[in-house]
Amino acid sequence: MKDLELDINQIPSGVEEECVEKEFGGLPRKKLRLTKEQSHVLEQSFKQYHILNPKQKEGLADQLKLKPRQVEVWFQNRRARSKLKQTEMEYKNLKKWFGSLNEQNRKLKKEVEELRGRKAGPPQQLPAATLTMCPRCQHVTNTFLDKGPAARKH
DNA sequence: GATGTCAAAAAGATTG
DNA sequence: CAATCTTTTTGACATC
Repeated sequence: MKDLELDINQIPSGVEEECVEKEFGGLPRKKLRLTKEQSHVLEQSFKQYHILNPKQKEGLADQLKLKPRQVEVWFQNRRARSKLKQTEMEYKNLKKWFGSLNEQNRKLKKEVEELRGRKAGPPQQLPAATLTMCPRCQHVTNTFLDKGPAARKH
């Protein structure tokens, strides 16, 4: 039950490799698609440096049999798209954070109402919950129960 | 170099 | 199953 592991390249009739370099009249140039290998190498390089110096660019270019310009563009796109995804993630986290803060607020208001109701009744005291959450790591801290010497920071 | 946009190609979803 | 419509991915450029 494990067929189909994504056949590597070459779908119909070898439309891979260098389909560049051939600009006839300079008209119907089709859009090249990088091979698995090429994008893998580029991806690995991107892990190390998001920005290349001319030297590295040149190196990658002829290692991958691409024009330096193509490598340059690839990195530009990669940077932009990577940033976009990161921003989307941050948006989702902030949204989640807001949601939890909102709920905390709801609970606290409910508690206040409850306390107000007892004001004229039996004198009693409840520990008000004081919660804080780090927007980055989503760590929640209760300043009443968790304020021991282990006030670690994150 | 970042950002916005276009368009080709591939991947997915629909329908007959 | 495949022809077709829709969405996503991505190589390339133009602008700033």
